[in-house]
Amino acid sequence: MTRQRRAVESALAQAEGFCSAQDLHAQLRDAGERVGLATVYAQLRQLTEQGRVDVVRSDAGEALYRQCGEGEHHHHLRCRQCGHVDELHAPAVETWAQEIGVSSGYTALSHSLEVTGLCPNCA
Amino acid sequence: MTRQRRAVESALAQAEGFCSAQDLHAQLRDAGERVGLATVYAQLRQLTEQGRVDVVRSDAGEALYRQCGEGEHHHHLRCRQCGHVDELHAPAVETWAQEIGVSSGYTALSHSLEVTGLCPNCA
DNA sequence: TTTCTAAATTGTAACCGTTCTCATTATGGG
DNA sequence: CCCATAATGAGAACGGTTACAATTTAGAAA
Ligand SMILES: [Mn+2]
Ligand SMILES: [Mn+2]
Ligand SMILES: [Zn+2]
Ligand SMILES: [Zn+2]
Repeated sequence: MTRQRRAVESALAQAEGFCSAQDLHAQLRDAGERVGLATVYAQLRQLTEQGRVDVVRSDAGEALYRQCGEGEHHHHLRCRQCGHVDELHAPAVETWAQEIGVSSGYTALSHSLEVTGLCPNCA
Repeated sequence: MTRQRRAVESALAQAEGFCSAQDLHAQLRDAGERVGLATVYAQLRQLTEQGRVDVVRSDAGEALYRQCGEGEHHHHLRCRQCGHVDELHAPAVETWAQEIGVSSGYTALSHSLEVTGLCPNCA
């Protein structure tokens, strides 16, 4: 448990929606914390492996990270304009995805689902 | 309608699953067609704008393209091992995604959904 | 057919996010 | 404290993508 690790976790904690590794790095720099970009990436990889953060790919292909409430599986409702994210739970979709895969003979199933739109503020 | 345009479309047509821009470029080169990589990207951008191809992001962040049967909206069941892709139609998910967005005050809704697993051949 | 112009093509360089390298630094158990 | 071990981080390398400008081409007009 290093100073840098704490710094990255705290930066993630106070971030509103999803943000990129470089966003976090800049945020830390602005806050006076000196943390290497490589370290930010390393911490994010670890946190991701531990299931402590969600990762999504932006349309531009950039990885975006967000501290994740629970370790449990869920999906996102994201505003294309401001990046605001709500978490969704969708039991019906979970079972649908599972069944459709099984019925095609697939195993080791998983799935990803994201709903996007314009939030009330941005509409 | 140039020779290169025809070549890219034909390469896409005879590709089985999704493939990257660089895959297509290599495939064309092997087939004796001389087409610049920049042109392949340009054609794929156009085809995407026209809705003639699907684009998905690999976990590595690479863009993968596939000629799309219909212009209609659909989703994918993809094998993580061999890349094989089946197209899915899921009316129940469509309405669910729409309703969940509306109920949070969102507009201009869209969504993406992909189911992944190991296909019978790869299991 | 020949001419002409706007559009397409393409090699190359730049771009950008990410990963790698490895010398340096820090951690924490004994 | 000491030291083995792990983390850090500046910079280079990497890989996919895009920008650019020079060249070529398509296709319409003469
Ligand atoms: Mn989440
Ligand atoms: Mn498709
Ligand atoms: Zn918004
Ligand atoms: Zn397979």
